Amino acid sequence: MSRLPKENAAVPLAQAVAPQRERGRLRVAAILEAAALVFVEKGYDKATMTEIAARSGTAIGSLYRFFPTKGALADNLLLRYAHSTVSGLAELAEQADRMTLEGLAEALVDLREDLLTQRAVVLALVDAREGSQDIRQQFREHSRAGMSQVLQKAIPGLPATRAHAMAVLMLHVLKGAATASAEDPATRHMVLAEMRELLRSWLFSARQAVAATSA
Amino acid sequence: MSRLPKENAAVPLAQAVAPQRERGRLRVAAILEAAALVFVEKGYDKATMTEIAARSGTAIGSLYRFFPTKGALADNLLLRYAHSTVSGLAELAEQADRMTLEGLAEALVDLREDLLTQRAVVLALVDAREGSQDIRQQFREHSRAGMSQVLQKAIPGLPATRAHAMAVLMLHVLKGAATASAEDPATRHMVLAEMRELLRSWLFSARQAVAATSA
Amino acid sequence: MSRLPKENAAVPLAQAVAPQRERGRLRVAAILEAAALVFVEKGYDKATMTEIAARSGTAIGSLYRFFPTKGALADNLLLRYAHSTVSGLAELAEQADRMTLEGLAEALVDLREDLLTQRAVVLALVDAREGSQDIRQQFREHSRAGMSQVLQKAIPGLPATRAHAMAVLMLHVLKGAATASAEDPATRHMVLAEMRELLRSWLFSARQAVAATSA
Amino acid sequence: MSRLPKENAAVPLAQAVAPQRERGRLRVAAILEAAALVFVEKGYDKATMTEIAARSGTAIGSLYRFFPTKGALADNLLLRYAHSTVSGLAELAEQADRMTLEGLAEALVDLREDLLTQRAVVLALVDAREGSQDIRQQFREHSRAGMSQVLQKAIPGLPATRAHAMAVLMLHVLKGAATASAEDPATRHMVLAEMRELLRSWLFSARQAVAATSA
DNA sequence: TATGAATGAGAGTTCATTCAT
DNA sequence: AATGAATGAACTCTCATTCAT
Repeated sequence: MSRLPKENAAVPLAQAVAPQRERGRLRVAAILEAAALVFVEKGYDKATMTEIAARSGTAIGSLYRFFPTKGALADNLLLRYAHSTVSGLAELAEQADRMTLEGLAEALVDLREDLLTQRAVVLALVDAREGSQDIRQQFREHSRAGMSQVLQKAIPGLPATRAHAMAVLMLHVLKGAATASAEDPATRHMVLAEMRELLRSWLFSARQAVAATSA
Repeated sequence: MSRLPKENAAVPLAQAVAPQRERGRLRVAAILEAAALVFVEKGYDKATMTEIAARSGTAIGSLYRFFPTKGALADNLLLRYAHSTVSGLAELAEQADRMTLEGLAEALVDLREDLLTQRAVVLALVDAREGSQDIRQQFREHSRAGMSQVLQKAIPGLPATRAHAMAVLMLHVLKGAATASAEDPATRHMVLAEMRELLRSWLFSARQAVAATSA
Repeated sequence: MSRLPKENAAVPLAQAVAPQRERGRLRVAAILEAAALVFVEKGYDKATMTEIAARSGTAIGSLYRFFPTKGALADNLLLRYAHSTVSGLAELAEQADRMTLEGLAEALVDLREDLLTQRAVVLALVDAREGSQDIRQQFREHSRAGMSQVLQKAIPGLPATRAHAMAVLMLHVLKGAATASAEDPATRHMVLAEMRELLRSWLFSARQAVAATSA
Repeated sequence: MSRLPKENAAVPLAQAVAPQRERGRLRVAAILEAAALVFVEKGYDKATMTEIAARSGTAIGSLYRFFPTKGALADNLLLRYAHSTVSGLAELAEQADRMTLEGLAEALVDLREDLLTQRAVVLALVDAREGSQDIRQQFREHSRAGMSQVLQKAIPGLPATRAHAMAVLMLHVLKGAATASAEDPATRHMVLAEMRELLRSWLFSARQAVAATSA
């Protein structure tokens, strides 16, 4: 039988079997951990299912029991990150109206730092062409929506369209926080400081623009 | 300002034979053009030497005569982009002290737009782990040096260390201009406008900081 | 009547490369021969591309250069058989009006015996679900059309619809000639004799029915 | 006439555990039913034990308790069919001396039609090379013996050797009745009618030959 | 006893690279 | 020098079968 990979189609989490026993749950966790490492080290295409299986102490057949394709495994990883990103943003949105813009700039950079390990795997996966395009689309949209919320809370009166454009760009800028981790510690520290400054000045400028318009 | 090597001969790693005759030069150009297209369409890993050969009307054996490995071909492409990026930045540096910061923000975004086609191939290649790490390292360093120059010219008195940190972050932000091209036209337009605003407020803030320090 | 392609070159199948050099043509011949043996011995599903490659002294990659999938290889084999079957039937149709029915019965059984080696591979392939359904469909239709021609020539006045039904059944009966080759020699000889007798009496009966109708 | 073993216990090869309790017998029946469906739909090689287990509502481990290998499951199915075929032929043999040859031709075609569902699974299994060769051998021999009986009853004086040759060929011809079911209804109807005519003329011809010899 | 998670050999297929012509 | 046929290691994925629970 020919071996072309299947498509995940509509299933949000193409998952062969949801593990029902404790043992299975541990195995899935081990697989995801190993997969994240391998995807980060090698990149999506160069990562092999064989290595992921070996590193997680799983037989290749068992790996495929839980994740029917390489793309499904990547999707799953992405989805998990998406969840924590989106809830992180939601939390931030709740507090945003009580924060200074300096505090918000700080919090945004920190948010990314918190998610750094997972972020690295996302960088390795978001641009891969395999797996479900839907998952990546969803991930992007949820992140943008969450970030828009934060911005509109932090800058009352900010028009939705501008909030959206800012969110798109903001998410891109914050990606730099993950990228920065590849730098030497001194550079990294300075870049992160610079990022806070960038965000601060940008947010202030946006607030002034809103104030000028409403006056 | 240090320069990138003009000729491949100067690059110490797996490197293409420099074609001596006109015919060879045309062939190399055709290969590079095809390779750029294929790398962009498929990504580095999924791109095949066979397809690059076919699309450039070259026999696979001839392709390997000019570029001994796939990685070397990618390196070469990266090097060419690096060259045009660096010279673009050098040009900008010359004019930077006569520009307003608004003008500079505009010019930076435009610079990236000019290089967009080539930029796309860079995006496809910089994260690929194949080929020479040195080439990527060089590419990054030269870009950063060039950008630092621009910033120090535009903001007299800007300390070198901060210029470097800003350059690192600036280059990352500008990458968003290429990424934005994947968005729908309306979003893309707004994001680019937002990017100009971001750069403007950031540059002004940096200038004020310099002024405050020197006062 | 539409014709089967005469030459493999014209075959509309997924074929990676039509070999242009003598060496390539020999290799293709070796592959087809080995493939026929393996398909016959193991059946389509159990036959492996690896074994076909090994038995034909071909590297697996080279095998795939000529036949891009296992199904394509099977299709090609089927098509070659189809060609010889159809031309065998066409020849017979030309002579059928000058033959006695006994002679025709004999000739039909012999036709199958002539094609026996190839026939065996057809038996292994026609029922396989892989490969192009179209090829098998074509093969069946062309065989039936050819056999109908023979019958209408041999029994003038035979209605087309009955000729078709007889052709379908006739082809099935003749398949027994190939199946019979698996028997021990004594049985095989008797079965083939019996087959001639069956065909003779059936053809006579059909001729009488035609005569009775036209009277 | 020799009989096929009634119980699996008598079969000397890899064989299922004979379930002792009612519950087990139901389970085995469910498995065999599901297996027949899957073998027919997918073919022997493509059928999976997992799917058979799932469709019969059996755990894969339990399936293997009753049938130790896939081949054993197939053998068992074949054996059951053999049993009903042989008893059908035995019944026919009892009545054969009181039937006209037309009636017999009709009855033979009908016999196959009656067994059609089971026949389909036989077609899927007899050519599979897995499982016990002995089982298939037995199946063939019992069928041939039964058919010989029928023919010798229907045509008194028919020599045993010719009866055997006719039986072999007859069984092959009748296989066409199952194959015909894949055709469109109109074709199928005509092919079956033709098959009756073929059998009729063949049987008559055989009877005449016997009469001529004995005279 | 019954279950289904686990196993791993092996299948089809790809493609960077080599080398005979 | 130019060509493209040849190579084979490595990859994704399947499934008959086993065995711990």
